[in-house]
Amino acid sequence: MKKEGYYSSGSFAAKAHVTKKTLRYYDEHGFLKPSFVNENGARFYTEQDFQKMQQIQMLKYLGFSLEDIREMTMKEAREESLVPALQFQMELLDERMEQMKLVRESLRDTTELLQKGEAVDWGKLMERTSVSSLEQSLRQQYLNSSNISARISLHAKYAVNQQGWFPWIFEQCGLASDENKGDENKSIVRRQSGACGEDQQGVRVLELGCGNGSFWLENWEGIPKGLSVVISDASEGMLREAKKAITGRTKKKSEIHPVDGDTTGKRKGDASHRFQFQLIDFHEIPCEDDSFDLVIANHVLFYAKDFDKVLKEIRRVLKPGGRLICSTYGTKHMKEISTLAAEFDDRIVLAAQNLYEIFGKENGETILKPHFEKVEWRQYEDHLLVTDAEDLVDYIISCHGNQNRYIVNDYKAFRQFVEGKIRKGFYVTKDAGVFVAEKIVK
Amino acid sequence: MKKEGYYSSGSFAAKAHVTKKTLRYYDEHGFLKPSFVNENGARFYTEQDFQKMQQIQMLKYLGFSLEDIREMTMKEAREESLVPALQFQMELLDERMEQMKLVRESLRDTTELLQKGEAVDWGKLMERTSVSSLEQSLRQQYLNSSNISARISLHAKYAVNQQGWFPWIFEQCGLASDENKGDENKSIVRRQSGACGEDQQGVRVLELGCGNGSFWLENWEGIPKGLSVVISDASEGMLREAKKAITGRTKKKSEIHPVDGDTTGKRKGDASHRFQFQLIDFHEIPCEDDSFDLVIANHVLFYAKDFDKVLKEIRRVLKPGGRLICSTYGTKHMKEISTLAAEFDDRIVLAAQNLYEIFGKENGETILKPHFEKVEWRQYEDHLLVTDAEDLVDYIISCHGNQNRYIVNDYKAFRQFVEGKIRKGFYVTKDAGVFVAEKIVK
DNA sequence: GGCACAGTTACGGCGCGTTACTGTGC
DNA sequence: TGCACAGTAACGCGCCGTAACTGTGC
Repeated sequence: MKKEGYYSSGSFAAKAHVTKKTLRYYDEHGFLKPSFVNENGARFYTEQDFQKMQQIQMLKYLGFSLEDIREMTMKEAREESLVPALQFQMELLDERMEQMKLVRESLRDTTELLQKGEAVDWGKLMERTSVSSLEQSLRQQYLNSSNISARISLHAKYAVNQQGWFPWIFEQCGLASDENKGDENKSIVRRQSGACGEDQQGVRVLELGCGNGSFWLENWEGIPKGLSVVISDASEGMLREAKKAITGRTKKKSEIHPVDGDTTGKRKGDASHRFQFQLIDFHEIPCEDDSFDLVIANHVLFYAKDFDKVLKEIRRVLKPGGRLICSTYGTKHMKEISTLAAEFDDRIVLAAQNLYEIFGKENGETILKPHFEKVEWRQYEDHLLVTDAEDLVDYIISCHGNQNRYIVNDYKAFRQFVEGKIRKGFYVTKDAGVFVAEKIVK
Repeated sequence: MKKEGYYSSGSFAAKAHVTKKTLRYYDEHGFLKPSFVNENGARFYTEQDFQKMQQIQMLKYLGFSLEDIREMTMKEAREESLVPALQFQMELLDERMEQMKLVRESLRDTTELLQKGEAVDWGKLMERTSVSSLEQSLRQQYLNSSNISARISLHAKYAVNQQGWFPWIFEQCGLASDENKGDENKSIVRRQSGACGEDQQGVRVLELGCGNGSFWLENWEGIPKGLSVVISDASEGMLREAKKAITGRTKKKSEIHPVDGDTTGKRKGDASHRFQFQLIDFHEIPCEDDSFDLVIANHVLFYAKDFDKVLKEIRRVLKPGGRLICSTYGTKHMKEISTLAAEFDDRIVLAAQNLYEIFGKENGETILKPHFEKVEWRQYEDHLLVTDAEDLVDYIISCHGNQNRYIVNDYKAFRQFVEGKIRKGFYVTKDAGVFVAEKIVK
């Protein structure tokens, strides 16, 4: 039961201040495999394993789930890849500390009130500290930063189409102030508000599911002056992040258009406020009828629980002649990558559920047609040519599937497998685009 | 399915940002009962319920378990009773924030190292931030502060014996420097180290399970000068707290005897250090044979998993003629209170497990006899005369039993019940004391 | 007659803790 | 021979989430 230079499970457990059960659990679930297992199944650990264990403990302390941690620690071979992760964790810590400060102050006030015999408004306390959304917010941020970042970088790095996805969508919206290539269909706005030079005074846009606000940030220069935009998301955390990013940009670039920081006071109608941020579940949009020229819904409609309700709501808030621009993707999108992963181990399914089955390129028109007089699909022509295996591996690891369960056992074999496949560049289909749906009232 | 002025479960859930399932769960387990239930079982909530819900959410955010929260919110009639709990929370928050600062700094250093291409020592990082013990420590502190405090206050307020429990035990130890009433048996120390005036130079004491250190704090004035004490606990959190309290006292009273803050460097043997703090599991005491004149174990021996091991260890570290003083209690201890609670509802059992069954007044001698030549029980004569129903109720609520499950349904009825019983003062037996066990080597 | 909303089982899931029982090496 | 330490297999727990199915009232 002994092995030179190795820790037995018991001694390792003691060293790391965990129980043996924990070690077994981590082994079984692939969070931390012992470096050596003898013929009786006894586990033996090394100093390196201990380092990894410490790392896991730290990440756990920071609030990550073990599943997340597996993803984050899988490729610890190259330690410098940890730097962004750590920096991100520092940001998280900062945010939590701010939260805690708020809570602390609130608690102090509360105890004072109590001591004076006054009643406590727990609701206000909650509001002030926005406790309810904290947990979510952290999760969201993590998903956003760590997970999606790998995905976005793959696109950013290897996409062949130089225009870029968000600028292309922006073009489809017909909002660009310098755009007058004569294609009337693309310029909704001009038709609605008449010719008014470069300004688009009074044009109102609603974005559903803003995510981190990238759509606006990436098209920042092209946003026409008079535009009035309501940016929304169903997740409080996401909305906060978008708000932070966009108001940050506003302040940096100019002080001319102060951004309304109040998410509730949207009825003020102050023309100087270009952006409003609002928590909206698109099943019940809290806006007046016929109040928007354009509704943008980037990769979100597949989260609808009741399409009938959602589309009725969108149609309701659109002005006659207004349009819904909703992006999604098709069956062939990134298929090569799923295939690649499944080739390595046929149990791997990269996406838990395929969103395009709910609302995608293939069935989108059928879903939209009952609610809009005119529906049109516009394909974004692009594909990837991936040349670095590592990026591809990162991408695969960051998918929301079961892949890590099977890859974790020998990460290196998987890397080599991917490297072998990638030699002359790996072609990946992009099968995405937007539906443009118009509300025509006769 | 409607009722004026009430929220239905669905709308209430939406208002409070929880799911209906959560509401049902809270109802079933008595954390939050709806104000009204109609004949079909539909739940209806009021504004007051909402206040309580907010309170629960807040407390949950602060890290309390629902069981704890039930205890804390049961008597919300008098909100001021929350003040100590909240203050305690603030302390916890402060501590957490300090922790997080440490973690943050460590993270910063770590990233810097990484960026320089140097290796990271996760172990040191963990050590610096002592992440591993944080959660435990917090729990322990809570138990200590919120729960036991109600228990202690009942004793402190209504005990008839004026001497007090800890001073009495101290007396049994025979350590008091001004004690010379001629009872030789009580003064171990004088027999061991010979007559040496008021000092007890070289006398070494080990306390197992120091808890929050009250034993020493309450006997502060009487601690003889030359005494050398090792204060230990199996819980890191407890030990830290005791250390904090005792070093605080030392600094306040005098700077003459600096306290060793290092829990690991106990082998330094510096005579100027009266108190050493050490993490000790009494199954394996990391001390030399024959090194203590006295071992104190207040209300802890029943936590032994293996009495044989523990008692052998204690005997081993005791000098010949040295003694073990271990306190415990008997079957009749506080029995009237259990009986009272069971009278209200016969399903109530105040203590999950009765510790005196493991090691108590009745079976203690049988357990100790195989290891010590001389074993003697000394009874602490005392009882309580409780006059305020509220204190008694608080005490009962704070017990580690199933009581709250049954009391919560109508807290008021329970209070009235207790009030009725208490009219002329409620007599409560105290059946506690110490075993004095001596190691005699022939 | 439908359907929005209420209810009630019943099972799942994280991250282990906790038996209970079996096997191996000194 | 004992026993310290390894293993596995199975269940439990806190706090719900998520079906699946069944009433009720408008």
